[in-house]
Amino acid sequence: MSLTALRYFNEVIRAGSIREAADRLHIAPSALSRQMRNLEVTFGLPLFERHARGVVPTSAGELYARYARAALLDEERINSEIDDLKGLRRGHVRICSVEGVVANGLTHAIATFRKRFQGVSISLEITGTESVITAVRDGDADIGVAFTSSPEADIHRTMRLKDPLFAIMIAGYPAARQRRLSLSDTLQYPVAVPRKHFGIRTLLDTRCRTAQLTLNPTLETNSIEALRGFARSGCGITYLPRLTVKREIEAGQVVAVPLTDRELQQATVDVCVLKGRTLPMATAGFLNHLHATLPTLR
DNA sequence: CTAGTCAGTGCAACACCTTT
DNA sequence: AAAGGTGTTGCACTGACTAG
Repeated sequence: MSLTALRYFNEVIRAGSIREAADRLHIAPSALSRQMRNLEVTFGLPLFERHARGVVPTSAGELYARYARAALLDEERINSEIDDLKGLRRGHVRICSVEGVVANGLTHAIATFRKRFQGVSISLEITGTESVITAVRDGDADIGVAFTSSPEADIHRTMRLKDPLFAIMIAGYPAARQRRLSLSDTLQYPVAVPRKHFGIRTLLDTRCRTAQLTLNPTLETNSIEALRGFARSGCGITYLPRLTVKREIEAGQVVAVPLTDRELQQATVDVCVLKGRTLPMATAGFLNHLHATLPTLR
């Protein structure tokens, strides 16, 4: 089984369409179709169900997809280790993270790591918690940094840091006089929240359900920066971990009032990788660095 | 070096299905 | 019914490899 066939197969699974996968691979659909047919002949059973709007993996296809992903990740690791043997100290680390951890956490970790290992390049993708987990699972990211992620069978949490949610607002805001606030208290004011599929939003929604509260946000956004801006401008209250607004607090632009709701106090920042995967040296090195750096930034 | 073989690919055309 | 999107098939081409 050639690595090319594995790559092709992997791309078809990801695209859910032979034509779309062929586009991404810059080959003709006919070539890809034949490669997939050859794989099926080799295995002696179909790997896809063909439909008018694409292909869906059969159970054999899903099984093979797991193998293909693992094999391709292994290939990457081996390439990286060979680079190390050559003494090149090269490598590439792909990180997928929630936005809140980036400004005051990840960028510092990346900068200090790059000072020591200049041959290692890093790519950073910003998205919501659910997409972070998906990226790690699909092999699109080596390391995921999520906010209060749910346990997943194929995801290994390498570090979990407590990072409670606070009510964030300007110092002169009426609610800022309180030493502590419940979520219910804050809902008397205009609030800004992240969109669904963000870890913070999931926590807020869960708390609203258990406390039978109704969330009517003034602003709903997929940008943590927009939430910070909402609080900074005195428009109302938003909910973020302290680390996310560390600089604004230190500059006196906003205050962080502790929230009394237990669910919101138990929020965490999670660093995760694909379970059972042997990480390339550059990735393992950055992961260790991240474990050492993140807790010191709080 | 040459000729043959083979795997992989692209183009054009086709059938099938969904959407308008 | 027409248009558009899908996967598949036949044919031809290319490049790598091998035997003579």
